[in-house]
Amino acid sequence: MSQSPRSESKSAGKQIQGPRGTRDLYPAEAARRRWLLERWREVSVRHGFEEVDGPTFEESDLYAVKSGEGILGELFQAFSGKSPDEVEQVKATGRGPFALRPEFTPTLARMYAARAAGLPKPCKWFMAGPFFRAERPQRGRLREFLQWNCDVLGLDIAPEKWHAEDAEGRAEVAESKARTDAEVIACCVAYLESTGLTPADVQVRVGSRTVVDGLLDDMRVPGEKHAEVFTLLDRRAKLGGEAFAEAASGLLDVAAFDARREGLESALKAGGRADAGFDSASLMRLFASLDEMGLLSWCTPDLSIARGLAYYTGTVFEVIADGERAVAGGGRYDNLVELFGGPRTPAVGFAMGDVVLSLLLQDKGLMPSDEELMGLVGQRPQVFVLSNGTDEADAQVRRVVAVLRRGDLGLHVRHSYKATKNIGKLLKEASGWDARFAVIVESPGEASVKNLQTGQQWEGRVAINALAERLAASLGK
RNA sequence: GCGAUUGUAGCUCAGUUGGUUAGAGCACGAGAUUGUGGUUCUCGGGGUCGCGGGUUCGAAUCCCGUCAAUCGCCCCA
Repeated sequence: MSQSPRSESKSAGKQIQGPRGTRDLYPAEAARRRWLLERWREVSVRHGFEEVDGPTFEESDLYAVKSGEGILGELFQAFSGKSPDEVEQVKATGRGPFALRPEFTPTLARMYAARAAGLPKPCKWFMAGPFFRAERPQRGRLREFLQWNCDVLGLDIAPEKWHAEDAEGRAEVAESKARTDAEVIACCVAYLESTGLTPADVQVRVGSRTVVDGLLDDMRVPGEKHAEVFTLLDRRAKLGGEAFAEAASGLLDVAAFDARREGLESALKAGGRADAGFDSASLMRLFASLDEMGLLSWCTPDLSIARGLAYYTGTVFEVIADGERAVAGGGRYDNLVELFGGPRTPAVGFAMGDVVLSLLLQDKGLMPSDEELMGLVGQRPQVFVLSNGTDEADAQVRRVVAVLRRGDLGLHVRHSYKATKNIGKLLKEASGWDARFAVIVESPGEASVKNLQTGQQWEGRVAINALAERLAASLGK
């Protein structure tokens, strides 16, 4: 030991914080994450989706193919560092051969394309897991977050009809797409509803790229200007009326556009059974389907929903709540599977992130308390074992704990690590853990049992070799 | 990537124009209490004042840089 322990500990004990935009999950937060994931999973399964997952990092090219321009700049780059070529590439281009996944859809399309022939038609898949974006964190947005994805690949009609060209066949396809879109939206709404949210809290804003394209065509806006108009419409609320009108002048007759847009939106709000005078049939059918499923109160037509992703081809939707960013978003991507070398497969899906969702549930008072969460995810102890303080009973505590934990009944059992023999303190600890029962070891063969919820102690004593069974019965196992 | 605000114990925060050894509540540990619960009391552990540099006899306090968080812009899969 030289005389510089201080400088040694300076480097050795240097505290490193978690990276920007990430979260450390202590028990309460871990319980919250598990609860979210389990609820997502439960709703997905109930709606007939099968769970899948992919790697958390992919080859960068996967995202370059068709994710949209903005995405590349916000990829977390990754490389193995094992090959000199790789290192050179990173130095030269600033891009790694891999990227942490920023979204799931490309992976999904890749996975489906690889095995399309053997998969059910339609194929309903969901997943929930971590995703990464190298963005600047702010309210509702972190660099690592959880996302729930639900997708339907294919349609509910025979695959040979998916790309019919005759009028009758096209109508059949359109009907099928509307049903499938509605099915996906229904799953999303079912989750929202299960958390206690209501249509007054959140709305699914539904639009369609093809319908807006049709409307713009009808108004003789040249095709190459459509993208510009989309962006403008998307930002309309942010820009404000005047700035929007100014930006749109020369591109679009705003008054005429609004008149037709409003006409269509009110027809849709009524259940999609009217004629808008241009090709709005897909949205009409979708809203008719939503109406059939009793979801109309959750949905609002909104032709300004554009979504940033380049791969959306038709229906697009977002779940919007006041004062927060979009809670979820999705849409139809009919040519993405083909792009990854699979058969032409219409598809639709959505994703929901945990960050905005958590904020929203907290805002609305719908997020369970930490204590409730521990219970909801099964972290609440069933039994807390203590001794009556005699040496003889003390020596049995760990054995009793082991017996109760073992075997078919396998109870969740804890005991104190404190030195005290004060029964009051130990019971206090038991209730601190929110345990259901306290078992007080009285002698090597017997114990008393107290129900910590009711405060009632069982009459008489229970033989230790009968404890597991009696406790399990009381716990309803 | 840009701008604004903030950063003191595990948490929430005090800390007076720069002045001895940086405080409280909660939480944690021990006891009061060798047999019965979220109460009370006592004692205790715990802080490189985000980090680094500068000004000064002296810095938690003033200045610069940096990291992080929050809010907004850009962007939004």
